[in-house]
Amino acid sequence: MLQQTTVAAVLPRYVSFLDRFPDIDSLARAKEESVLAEWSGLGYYARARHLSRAARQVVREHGGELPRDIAALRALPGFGEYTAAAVASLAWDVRAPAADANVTRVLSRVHAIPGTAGSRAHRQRVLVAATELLPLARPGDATAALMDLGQAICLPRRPLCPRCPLRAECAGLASGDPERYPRRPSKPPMGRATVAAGVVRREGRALLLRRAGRASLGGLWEFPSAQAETLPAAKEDLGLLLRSLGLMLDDATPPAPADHTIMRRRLEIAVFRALPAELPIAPVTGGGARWWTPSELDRAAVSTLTRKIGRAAGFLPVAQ
DNA sequence: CAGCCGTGGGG
DNA sequence: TCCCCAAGGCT
Repeated sequence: MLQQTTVAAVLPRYVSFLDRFPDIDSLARAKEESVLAEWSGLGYYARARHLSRAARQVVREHGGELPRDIAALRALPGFGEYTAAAVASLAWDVRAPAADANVTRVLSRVHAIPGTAGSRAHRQRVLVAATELLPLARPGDATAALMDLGQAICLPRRPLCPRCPLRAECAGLASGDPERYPRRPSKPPMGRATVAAGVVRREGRALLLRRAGRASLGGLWEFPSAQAETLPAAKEDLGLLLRSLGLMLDDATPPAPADHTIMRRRLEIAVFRALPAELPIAPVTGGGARWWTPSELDRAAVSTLTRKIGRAAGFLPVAQ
């Protein structure tokens, strides 16, 4: 959960996740969709799919016990170089260097490591520095301390150097401008797009479709929707999708607006009502479509975008 | 290596 | 309002 997600965002979800899946066996037995439902709203949903697969692999290959060596951890879905080292170090007290964004920032500054964070050369120098720093006794505590130092003191901007225990030996501070370490890769500018979503209701339920497997947002339920650069284009695509479902867009009712930012795209959302094109309504069959009550949908595997659409349509309550 | 994946909080 | 950033990994 903590991959690219802050402790504050994770903490309440971590508690409820462990309440729902208290151990690896219960996680391994659960359907992937149940794990995604518990993950709903946390983002980066591939992490939940990986976690589901990883639990099953641990049961199958390691007797239900998380392995203690780096190589076996690294072989689990969702365990990259960092996470394997972090788990080995923090959980098993293995002397493995784990350089997350915080540790990378701290060590980049302490050693004034040039170059862009994430490049192979830079990453290698950070790992060497981390390895040199790890003590033989309780290396996990040192890993945790480095992370905490980066999270609380060695901030990305305006670091609290006067309060830093490493200030006397920090080359970045000595250089006069610790903030320039590490150099961050440039990011593409924010884009914009429009989403047209169709909400069709029947007997108190609404129709949602499920995306397939590994795709983006795979395994999550969504209202029928289409994304395009302009509203007319998105609306046109939505109309085609609805027609294939035996539905039609209701043009008499003005669309409800919403907005959402997903990665580097700002989305303007227009939520249309949809109606059956012929009576009786074509029963939507297959595992990819289902009619949901509001309370069912509230506990379902859906993204925040889907929740916003449901609320804009008046189908889901506007929440706490 | 580049591109992509979600979301919420903070400046 | 807008950008930055976060206990990264996969393709």
